[in-house]
Amino acid sequence: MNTTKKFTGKRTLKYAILGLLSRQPMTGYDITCEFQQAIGQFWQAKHSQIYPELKKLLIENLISQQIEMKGELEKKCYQLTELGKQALEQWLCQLDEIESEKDVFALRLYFLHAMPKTQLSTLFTHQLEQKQARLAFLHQQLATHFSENFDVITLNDNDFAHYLVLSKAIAREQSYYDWLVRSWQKVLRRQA
Amino acid sequence: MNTTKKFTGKRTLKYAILGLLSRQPMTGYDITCEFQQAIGQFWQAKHSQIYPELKKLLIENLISQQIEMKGELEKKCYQLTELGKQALEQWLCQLDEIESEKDVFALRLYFLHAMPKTQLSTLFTHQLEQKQARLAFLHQQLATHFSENFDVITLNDNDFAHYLVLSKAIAREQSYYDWLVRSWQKVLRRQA
DNA sequence: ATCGTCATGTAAGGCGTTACATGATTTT
DNA sequence: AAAATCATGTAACGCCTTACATGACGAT
Repeated sequence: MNTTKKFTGKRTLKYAILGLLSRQPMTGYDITCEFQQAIGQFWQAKHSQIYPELKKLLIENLISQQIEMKGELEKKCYQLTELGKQALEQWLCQLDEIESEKDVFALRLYFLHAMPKTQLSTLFTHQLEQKQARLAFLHQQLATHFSENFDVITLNDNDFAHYLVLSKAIAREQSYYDWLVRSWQKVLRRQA
Repeated sequence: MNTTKKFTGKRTLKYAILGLLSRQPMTGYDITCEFQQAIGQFWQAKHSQIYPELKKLLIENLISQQIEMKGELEKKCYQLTELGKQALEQWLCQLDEIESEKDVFALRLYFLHAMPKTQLSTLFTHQLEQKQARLAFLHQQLATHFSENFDVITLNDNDFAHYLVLSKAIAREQSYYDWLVRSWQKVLRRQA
């Protein structure tokens, strides 16, 4: 009898959920909302993926459920078990392999030989606008969550982590934006 | 009778393959190799995904097949049809929506409150080494494909596109590396 | 002869999105 | 009263990775 599985995925969503629950007990709905907040800059999931995953985690005994009734409306609040805490900690200690980046704009640009030349301007303009909007949003997030002259070293773990990932998102978008500007200038000089 | 599909994916691989074939006819194996080269910085696919996709593109009449025999070994060489050319051009003109980024290291870092504090050093060191190696590789690519004092505006479309995506990859990795250094310094100051 | 590369495929299973479904509570 | 948000789920389908499979050609 052979019960070994051929391979196992990385199950990143599993650990993202465990990580969120390690901060505080939450419902599936709360978790869904979190993926639209800070953490969403680096991982995303829809509720249709989250609810089944929570059921799996229950079966694996990594989380426990607690049903609250608010009138007729039922809220299923989840929290980490001791086993779940251990699983998370073990995952947090794993070293990352090189990750693969996917960027459809860069892909399109790579095929610019087949692109109608008049289209390049539209593509770049659109991309520049998008990145600008994203940067504005991220800076606003920074302003909302951190006071004018805050001191990084005095922040608690959660705020410090929040600051780190926010500053990473900003660095990423700014670098993208700068490259767009430089590249667009080169395209213009080349077409002149 | 209802034959409409509920939704259709973005089929990015489809267009990546059409884009590659727009440069020159290629085999599935050649395409597989391309995804480990320049284009691989922004899109990847394994041969197990490529061969079935090529069959689909044949059925869609976007590519045509030409079997060459090299002794007993058969090579299936694919090229764009007129329809395929049009499909590619239409895709190249599409505007991108905001893309979602996934970054497991940032995710782990976001949960640093649950991390054994001694582990942070290991994680950062590993990540710094990885990014450094990637940067070295990309700079070497740049040196290999472009001469010391090359002029961007004189490059042909293919080389220009190659330069743009290479410079984007470098900007991305450099920005990541710089953020890692800044963050690691903050972690150290905070723990001191 | 053995090893690496060239060359092509299929199968199984996990991951992720869109759509389908339902109903309560709160805000306007 | 209507609309937005809270709250939970399932179904269908496409995407992607790992593993399974096979065999020829070229170099050492």
